[in-house]
Amino acid sequence: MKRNSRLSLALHTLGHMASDPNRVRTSSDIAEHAGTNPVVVRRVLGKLREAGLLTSEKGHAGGWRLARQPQDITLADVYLALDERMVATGETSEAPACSVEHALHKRVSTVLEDIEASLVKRLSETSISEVR
Amino acid sequence: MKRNSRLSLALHTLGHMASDPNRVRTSSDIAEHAGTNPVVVRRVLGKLREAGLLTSEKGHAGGWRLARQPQDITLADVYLALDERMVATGETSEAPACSVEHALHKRVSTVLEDIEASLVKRLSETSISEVR
DNA sequence: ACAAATGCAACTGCAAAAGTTACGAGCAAC
DNA sequence: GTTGCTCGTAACTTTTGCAGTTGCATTTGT
Repeated sequence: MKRNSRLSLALHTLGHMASDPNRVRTSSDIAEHAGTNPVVVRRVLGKLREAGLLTSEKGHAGGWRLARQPQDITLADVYLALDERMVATGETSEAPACSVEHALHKRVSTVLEDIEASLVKRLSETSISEVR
Repeated sequence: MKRNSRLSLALHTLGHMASDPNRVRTSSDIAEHAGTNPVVVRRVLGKLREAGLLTSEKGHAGGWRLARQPQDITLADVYLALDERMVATGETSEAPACSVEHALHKRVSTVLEDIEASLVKRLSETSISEVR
């Protein structure tokens, strides 16, 4: 698959679900449509379930369903649910040690956090019911 | 090393160079300070040279030097020189095939391009002489 | 009971990036 | 002009993250 594959898969799947919210879909169906694998689908959609965007049911007639109305799920909800920030400050967790590095990190982090926030804001302006 | 390592290495190095522009530095010196390897340093700084931010000289007293005044080199110059966009649309190059995927990609790409542009704009407001 | 589905853990395979080694070419000092 | 230090570059190895895969327990409807 390509880069940003989890986000692509998640958005793509929810886009389809938005156009027919009552239909229950299995991981296999979704995987086949997306050209991937049921386990990968469950991993990604599992994150969305944790975030309250989807529900899943085990057993014979089980599968995945939207947990809310399509117009109440935004692209930002999906993006945040996967918590893989595109604009990330690297999150060093290493002591800067060097003063130049410290100043740099501070300055760059500020910019990146602003950018990240505006990305989320932009994504929150579109719901998954608007992307078909 | 950590993630975004090339950009970190580049900015860190240029930050130091900005505070003493006349000093010539070797790849080994830089690598030692940054906790990495001379070849990696040359690979990264080579990109900056191609972009006209640095000059290098071979031979006995050779090494790296800023090609311009520190206040004329912005964080955006460095970011763009490495052409590794943080906010990337995935650049699928695959035919979308599915209409939902197509609509999604179009919408998301627009947002990401805007965000990328505003990131560059923000980075261009700070020069490497301001980060120490 | 059985079939169909998720949940989850463990493993493999692959690709991108860092790291490493090696060697050629240029330049200064002696 | 020989020597020593530097960049430039290619080739290889190592590391790492993620998709993909397999296997099995659990749940649920028929």
